[in-house]
Amino acid sequence: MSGRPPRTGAAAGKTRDRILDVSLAMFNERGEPNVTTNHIADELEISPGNLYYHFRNKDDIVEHLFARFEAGMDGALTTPDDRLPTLEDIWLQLHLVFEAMWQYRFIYRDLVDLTSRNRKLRMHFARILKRAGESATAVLQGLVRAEVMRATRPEIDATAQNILLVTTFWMNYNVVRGGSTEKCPHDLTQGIYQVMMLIAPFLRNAERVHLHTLAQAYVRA
Amino acid sequence: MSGRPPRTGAAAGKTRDRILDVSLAMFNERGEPNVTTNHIADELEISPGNLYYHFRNKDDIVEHLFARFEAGMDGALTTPDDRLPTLEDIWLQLHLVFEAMWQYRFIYRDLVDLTSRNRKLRMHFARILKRAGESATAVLQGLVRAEVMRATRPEIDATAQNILLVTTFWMNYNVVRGGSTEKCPHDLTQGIYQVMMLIAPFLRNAERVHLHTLAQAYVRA
DNA sequence: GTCTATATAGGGATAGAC
DNA sequence: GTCTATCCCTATATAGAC
Repeated sequence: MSGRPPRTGAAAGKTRDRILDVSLAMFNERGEPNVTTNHIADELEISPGNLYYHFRNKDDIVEHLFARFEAGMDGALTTPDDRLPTLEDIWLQLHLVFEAMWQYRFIYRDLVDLTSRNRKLRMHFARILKRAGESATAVLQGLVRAEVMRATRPEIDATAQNILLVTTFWMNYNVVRGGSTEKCPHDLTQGIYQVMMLIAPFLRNAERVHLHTLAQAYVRA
Repeated sequence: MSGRPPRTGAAAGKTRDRILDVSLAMFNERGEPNVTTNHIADELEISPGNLYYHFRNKDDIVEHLFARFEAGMDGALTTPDDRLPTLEDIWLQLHLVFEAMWQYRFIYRDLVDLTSRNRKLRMHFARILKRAGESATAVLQGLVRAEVMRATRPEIDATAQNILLVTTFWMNYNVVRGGSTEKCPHDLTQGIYQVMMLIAPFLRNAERVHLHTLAQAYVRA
């Protein structure tokens, strides 16, 4: 009847999931380096010992959260079908990607330190970047094939890289430039806008106008 | 005759400077969060107590290094004269900026955490970003005035933002994508290339070809 | 200016009772 | 599954002798 795992006690899986959820919230809010296992236990009103019953160590928690994130990102990066992409498709996909990143934004906040300290995270993040790069390149090539834009191969490659870079670090940039810390979907929307502006100059005139009109509706910079 | 401060002993200022130099080297190599005051003292073969004679705390060291960095960056951001910029001017200025950043790359490695924890750093970094933004916008407008490129005001604004973002986070991006960790001037050159590629699509045909030719000579992606 | 010694605090992690 | 108690270690920072 219940959705709980069968082989375990009454509240089995419950505490474990609560630890992950609360850890995620606290990591996102204060930054992973500034949240200790004791903080997490305090917030959950459980003992530190209990926390260590469910997870070997702090990195274990981080890795499980990362796995969740990776799954979400894989979903967001999946190109649904084989028809040529439109600008609206790209806008939507970027929205999915930014949303996935936002949910696990602690990963991006301290990305270099996190991936430097933990080999597993490093490998998995590299894998995500690789997939994202392939996706970006494919989309740009699709736009060229659809004759929506014109670009040479080197231009596509450089632009794909810049799309990854701007996407990966938009949230950090927004913080250090003094953007609001709150979710404020506007901040993400502006990130999407910045990415679209990487593509805009390659568009044919009609589509470029179309995009700028689209953009003005969504963004007030 | 000597450049030493007059009121102090023989080696005055010497240890202090050595602390700054060694701290910088260690921060750059391992990341500031992973270098303790004890590590620094060990490396210098002085006592921790001695270190704390020269600096109130670790943040004090970081702030002094940041001040050095800010001075260097101010220099790199200074536009020499009032004539309209050429593509070569931009290439050169980007080189100066990237070099200044590279020397103090620890700041960029953990930028969000650093600026979140320390109000002073946050304010000063915001100031640098502001100056850089003004410089980028001015240069783009200069290119338009020189009729080297064509762009609307919104295009210039978005591109200026993307220039800041790519410049600020290029080194981080290069690390997480698995780029070499060594100085390897090639890595910085590729960052400069990525920034130039933000401008390229706005250039008129002749200049765009010129830039791509220029770029091919410098970069092997 | 430099050292030794030490205070203080906190984080990560475990043992063993319940 | 959970708690209490605790250990170990490391980091920052200070006091006081030299």
